[in-house]
Amino acid sequence: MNQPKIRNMEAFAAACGISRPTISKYFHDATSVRKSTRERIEAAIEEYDYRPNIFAIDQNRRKTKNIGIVVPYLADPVFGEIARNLERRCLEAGFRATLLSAHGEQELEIEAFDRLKALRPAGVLLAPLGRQSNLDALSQFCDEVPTVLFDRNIPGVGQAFVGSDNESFLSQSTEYLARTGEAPCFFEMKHPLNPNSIARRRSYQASMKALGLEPMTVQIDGEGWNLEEIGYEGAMQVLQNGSLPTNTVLCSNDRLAIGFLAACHQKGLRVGRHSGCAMRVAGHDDHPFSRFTCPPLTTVGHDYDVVSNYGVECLFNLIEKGGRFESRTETKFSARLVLRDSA
Amino acid sequence: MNQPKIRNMEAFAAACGISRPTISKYFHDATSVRKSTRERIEAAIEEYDYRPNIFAIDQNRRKTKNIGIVVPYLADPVFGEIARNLERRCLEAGFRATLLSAHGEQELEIEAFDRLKALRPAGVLLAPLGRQSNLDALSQFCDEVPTVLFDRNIPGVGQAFVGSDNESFLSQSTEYLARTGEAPCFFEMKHPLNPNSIARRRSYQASMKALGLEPMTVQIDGEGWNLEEIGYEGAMQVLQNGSLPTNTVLCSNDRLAIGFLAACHQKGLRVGRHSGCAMRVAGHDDHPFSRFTCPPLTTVGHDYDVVSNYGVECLFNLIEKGGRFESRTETKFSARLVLRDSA
DNA sequence: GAAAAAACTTTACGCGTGACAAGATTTATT
DNA sequence: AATAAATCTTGTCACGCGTAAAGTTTTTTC
Repeated sequence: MNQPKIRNMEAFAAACGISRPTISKYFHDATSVRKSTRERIEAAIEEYDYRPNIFAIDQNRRKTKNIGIVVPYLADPVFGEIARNLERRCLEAGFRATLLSAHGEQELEIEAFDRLKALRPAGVLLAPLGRQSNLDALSQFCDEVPTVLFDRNIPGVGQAFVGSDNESFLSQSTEYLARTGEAPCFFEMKHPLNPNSIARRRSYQASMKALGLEPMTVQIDGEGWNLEEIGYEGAMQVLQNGSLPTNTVLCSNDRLAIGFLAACHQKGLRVGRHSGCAMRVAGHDDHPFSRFTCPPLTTVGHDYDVVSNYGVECLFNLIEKGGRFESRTETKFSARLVLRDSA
Repeated sequence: MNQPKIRNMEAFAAACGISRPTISKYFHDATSVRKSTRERIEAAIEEYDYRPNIFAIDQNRRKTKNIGIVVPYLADPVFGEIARNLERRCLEAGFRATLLSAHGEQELEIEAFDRLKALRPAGVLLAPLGRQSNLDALSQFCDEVPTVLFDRNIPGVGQAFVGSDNESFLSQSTEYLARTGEAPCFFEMKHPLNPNSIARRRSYQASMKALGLEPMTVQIDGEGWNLEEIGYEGAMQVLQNGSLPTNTVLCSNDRLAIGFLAACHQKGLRVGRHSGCAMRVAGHDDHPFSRFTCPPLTTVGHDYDVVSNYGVECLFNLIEKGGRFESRTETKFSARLVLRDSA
């Protein structure tokens, strides 16, 4: 342990009394060297606490053991949770994960692309910004690096897409709400950043029409990623001026719904599906905290575990096939209604 | 734009008609080359869309422009938000930030250390796991890389510490609650992972004694990072068996408090500081969502912006001084009571 | 217009590793 | 024990860039 510090593989090889290429082979695949050699190397690792420089390794390897993960906004708990799941899966599969966030900015997403190109990853799991993405940079990146898109689809970009079936989400929630009370209006941002939002609005409208009902959308102002605040402010406005067409509100996502709940509380409106409640509020995504809102939020989502697992598997397939699929596939996981007290 | 792809600086230099060392100089400092040269290079960058490989750059530079940020658990919104702020500051200062999460696991924290060593960062902002950290690996890392600890202090480790003054936090909240109603009990995990928790408990006890009151702590079971759930389950238990010694609960942190609020709602207990409320609940940290709980959470915190700004400044100082301070400083930001409706 | 200064080019080496080929040594097979 | 097979060593090049020294060209200065 207290040996002089080893600076590189050459010095480590000398300290082992084994040649550098053999050491290199060992680190690439420990079973590729003779057992006695392996034991000598492992003893020396213990003694000198040496580990190869990860970035130097990747610079020259044909196939790296790196996977890039890019999310649009890491401070959003939904992406925090998804990213954590994805990273864990990658590690379990013997890959190293590099997590990058665009922080909601086009420039930073492009930066992330550059970084990943330099890292030469075996593959990338990418949730693009969407409307804010630079499409040229995005599609060029996907041409150079084997990429699976997730969460947010951009048609034709990437080798595959894995995400949510917005239609299933919306038909489940719309139908449930319409069946158990007043038909819901759809509460969303006027200019949503998330491509799913638009699909969700359309699906809501289609679901309502299929039920023989007239769609009612409530579109609120606001820009950026402070969705709870945007939801809160928007809700305060519509509650104040009484422009809500129904007592049942279906929010485009859970973060808006959390803001809506806060506004209802502020206004003294009791939310819930039980008697004595003035309103029903539901969301989408099954946000990590939606279990702990007051009342707990009725929402629609899918198991993070299952979806991240599938996304990672899809990427591993892609990597095995050399980075190209014959045709682009879109896998959309359908919804599971999560019935809680809010609606 | 549609030129043949440039693979490296050599090829780019050839395409420019300028020597590689000059190109290298340009990327290191654009003003270090003649104006006419700069323009030629910039025109070529436009044309070929070339950018140097970030990792190859750092491998050999004396001083890199890299800053490492390590957090214990990125899916925790508090750390998500802090990390976002820190990254932004680093970028503004012309550095590149590399964000790593230990995901609550000792092994992954050690992995993060290895990665950062390989990256040869100019400096590192590190929020250690705390109880779960491997102290040997941690202090060895801090010896090798200029490091500023933040959020969680480990005495003697790192060149400086920047974080919260837990005593100020607790004295403010305890005093306020005692003054405006029943004295608070302190609600916390029996075996908290966060070093701040222990300091907070002590400060609570000291504050109560200073007020001539007997401290009352409620310690709940639970392991891991699902703090809302742990808080919820713990609250359900104490509410069920009536073991709460007072109607005012001061939670060790906001995430536990969010769980507590959910339990109160479940039990039909109205929370707030107004008449007609059965309980008061307060937290600590000013969690990004504490504004949107029902009722909005009274808590104690400091401006994320101010603290991250100071932490980054501190690290820049350290970098300028060559990576060593003469003596280790501990900067603790004092609290600001955030009065909302819950207490 | 000559001298001085600045900017550039050429050449060469370094960083820490992967990869490959040729030969030497060890182990397994018969 | 002889042979084949597996494993290892030695040597060399590659990756994409930083850096330094020495020589050349361009620009500035007076």
